[in-house]
Amino acid sequence: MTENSKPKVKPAPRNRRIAGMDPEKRHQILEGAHQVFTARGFDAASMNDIAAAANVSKGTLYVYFEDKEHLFVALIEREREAQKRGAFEALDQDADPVRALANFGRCLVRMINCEFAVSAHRIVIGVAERMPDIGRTFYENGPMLGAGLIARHLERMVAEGKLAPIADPELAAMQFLDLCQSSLTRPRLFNAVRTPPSEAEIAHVVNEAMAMFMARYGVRRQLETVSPPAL
Amino acid sequence: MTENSKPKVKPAPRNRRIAGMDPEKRHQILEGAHQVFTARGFDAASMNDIAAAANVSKGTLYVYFEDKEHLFVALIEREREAQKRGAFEALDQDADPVRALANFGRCLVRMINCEFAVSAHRIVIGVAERMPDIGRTFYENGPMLGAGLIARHLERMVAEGKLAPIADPELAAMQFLDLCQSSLTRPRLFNAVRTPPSEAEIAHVVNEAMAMFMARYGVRRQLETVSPPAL
Amino acid sequence: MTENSKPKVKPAPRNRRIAGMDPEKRHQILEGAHQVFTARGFDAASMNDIAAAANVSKGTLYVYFEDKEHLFVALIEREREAQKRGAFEALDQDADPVRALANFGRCLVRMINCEFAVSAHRIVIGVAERMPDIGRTFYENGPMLGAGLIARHLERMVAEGKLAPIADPELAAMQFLDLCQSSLTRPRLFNAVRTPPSEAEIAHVVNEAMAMFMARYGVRRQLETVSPPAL
Amino acid sequence: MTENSKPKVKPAPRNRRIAGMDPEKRHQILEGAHQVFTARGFDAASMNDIAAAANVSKGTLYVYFEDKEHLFVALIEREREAQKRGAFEALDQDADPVRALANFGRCLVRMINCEFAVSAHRIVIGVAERMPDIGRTFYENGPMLGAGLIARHLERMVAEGKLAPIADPELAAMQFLDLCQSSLTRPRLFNAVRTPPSEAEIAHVVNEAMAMFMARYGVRRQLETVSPPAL
DNA sequence: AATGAATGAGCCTTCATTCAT
DNA sequence: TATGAATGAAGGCTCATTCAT
Repeated sequence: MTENSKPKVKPAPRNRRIAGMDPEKRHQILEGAHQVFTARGFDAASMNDIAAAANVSKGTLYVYFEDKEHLFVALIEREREAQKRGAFEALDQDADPVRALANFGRCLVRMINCEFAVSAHRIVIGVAERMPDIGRTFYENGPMLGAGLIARHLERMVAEGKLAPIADPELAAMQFLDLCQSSLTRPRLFNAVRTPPSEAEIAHVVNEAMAMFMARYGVRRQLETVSPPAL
Repeated sequence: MTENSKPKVKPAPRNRRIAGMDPEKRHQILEGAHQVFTARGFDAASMNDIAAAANVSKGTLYVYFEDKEHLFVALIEREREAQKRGAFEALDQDADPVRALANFGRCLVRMINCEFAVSAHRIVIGVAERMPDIGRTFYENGPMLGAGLIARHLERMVAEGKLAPIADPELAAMQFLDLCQSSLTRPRLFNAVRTPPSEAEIAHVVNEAMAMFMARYGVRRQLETVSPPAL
Repeated sequence: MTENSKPKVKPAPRNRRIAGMDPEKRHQILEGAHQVFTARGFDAASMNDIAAAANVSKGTLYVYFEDKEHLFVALIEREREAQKRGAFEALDQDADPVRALANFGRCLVRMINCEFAVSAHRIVIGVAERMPDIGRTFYENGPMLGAGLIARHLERMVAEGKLAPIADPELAAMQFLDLCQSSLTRPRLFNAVRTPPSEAEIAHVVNEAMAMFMARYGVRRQLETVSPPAL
Repeated sequence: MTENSKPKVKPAPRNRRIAGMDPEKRHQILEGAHQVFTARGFDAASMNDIAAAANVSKGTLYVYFEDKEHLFVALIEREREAQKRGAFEALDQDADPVRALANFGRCLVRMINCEFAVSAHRIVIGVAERMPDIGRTFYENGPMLGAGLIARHLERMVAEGKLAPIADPELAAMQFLDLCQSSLTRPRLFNAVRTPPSEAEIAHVVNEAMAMFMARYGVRRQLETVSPPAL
């Protein structure tokens, strides 16, 4: 049983395909994959459908991507890159770090709730049990990385006296991120709400997030300045 | 043949066996399904494996459940029922509503991060695109319903003067729930953290959640008690 | 790269199929496999064709046999069993061990040159590079085992004074077997001769084999009995 | 455009490049094909791998060879030519025809058991069912042709009084060839022995072959020289 | 009602061959 | 002529579901 079941065909030197680098086609394929994965999830998406959606032959798929899993990973990585840029620049675009924070919150919520981001989340979460590395990688390069950026921003604000000292900045950052998404992202993930939130909704939720976050960590200037005369 | 071969006393209420309704078997099947779905996710779980895990023939599966999807839905419904009870009772078990809130938070986080709940979340989110009803139902009967309970509790607290007025209690409730899970549930969903959080971690995070929530909505007793003499 | 390419789907406990033991069906499948493998060789035989030839669905194939390779191995093992019996009994069926040897030679050549045995040889040799264990096992349980039997028989003959002493009985046995097949088996293997040899051909070749073998190892009675008077 | 842009001396005989006939490239391709066919067999060798091994584009393969089968045939033909030379010259290189015979035997066994010859045998035998022409041609130009040469040699020896009369020289030649390979070639074909036999093994087996062959067809010089006095 | 053998559609992947450049 | 991207038929295998017993 151990004997000859192993070598079978001598898997061939795996002639690392250097070919298949027409970026046009690659993009075409990712576009098709986007559609199909998004519409059906990882397992229910068939390479057949993807090939059809991309207007490419099934064989071509395998010229550009090693297998279904690699295609999927390439897809979510591409999307993440595209989106990361947008949101994280917002952090440094306002002189007032409090406004910058709120601004960032809105960007983030907008981004996370767009059609594709929600689909990607769903799929990655859906396969996380069987393909833990995909899940972990996605988490670390996505939510976790974002939280780290925020944590650094908060520390800067504390240093500048714009915020009260924060014992656990990492946690505070995550709290902020979760508050910004409260009531918005979760129903999207479960497909209980089928359209991205409106700008008004986003503004409302992020405002409330800011109010709560500042209630906790804001420096109470009014209290200080008001109190003295109260004496 | 079933008729009168062994009259005994009474062969049980006769209508006992309408269409696959031996609750014993049903439970057995759900137990097996629990194992297999949990370990592999919806698509990768095979009816074969489920039948084997449940010690039942494949055919029997289809006597009790219309198909794979219905089996899965029945499973998550059963699990949700089992867990809802535990957590939501916590709300009324403490005379001090603030302590009750914190207590509830801990219960909830504990429950949501247990092995099965995480798996169920993953699976439901994973299929939400293809099976929107499953996703929506899960959301409405789970997170949304929980938030509703909390919202009512908050309103009660406001009415009792234990909290400052809350403009949007539904949102506040969700904020509270999200704060309690901050940094804990998300990495679990992505399988970036493979064990439920420790009690200490839960306590820490829920404490911080309470601190932030009370900073926003707590009645500022000091202010009140201090102010009067200021008059 | 090493990370999540490995576990992929967690190969499932390999629920060792105890089922699929209707000997009727099994036989049916082997019959179909026989036809197709024989007509096309291992690689060019498709499971599809085999299923069709066996009048069985493709899925059923996999209920009875783990995969194509196992099906093939089972097939050649079955055939070998069937044939071994015939030939090796011939060794003990004649009181005269010399006649028994010739008799065995004829049986063996007949057997080895029948349609199926030739096909099986071709296929096994053809896959021996990629599936060395199939090749080795076939050799050891076939030709090598046969040679061993002959070697023992020769030793017995030597002990009984029917043959001159043999320094290397294993080699002598193989020489005998090869002589019996000379000019017959090889062209069959290469498909240069498309029908089994006639009985007359077999008799001729085996006679010549006996003549040569006895010239080498026969006790030279004539010489002995003639020589003395020559002194 | 090819016409007169660089008159130079003479752009080479012009008809140099008819339809894929650069012998350089051809050789390159056959070299790659040798490697891949040898390592994997006919079916498991892919044109892709061959192109890679030959450092040539896949398309070029089809410029020089009609298809996979023709490429393979060209390959074994080339190899056979290369090897035939070596062995058959041995027949005429010794004044003593008996020693020449033994010498030829050793050459032949050495040649037939080298890595490539064994692979080629395996492959040709493996495809002989599906591609009878390949099998027959290989047999006729290889083993059969060799046996013919030996038969002629034997006849010469008989004529010269070096051997007793031989009723069926063709058969005797094959017997000789088979004896020389006894216990050596067959296990190699089945891959039960993975290295060519040592010189010592070859010498031993060929010695035994000669002993047996001469016992049958040698002129019994002793008898003859002894007999006269017996008169 | 329970079984489990049988089904066959469908999945991912490979590969000989073609053809525009 | 040489290239290598593209093709698409075909392969081995799985699995939800059915049905005779």
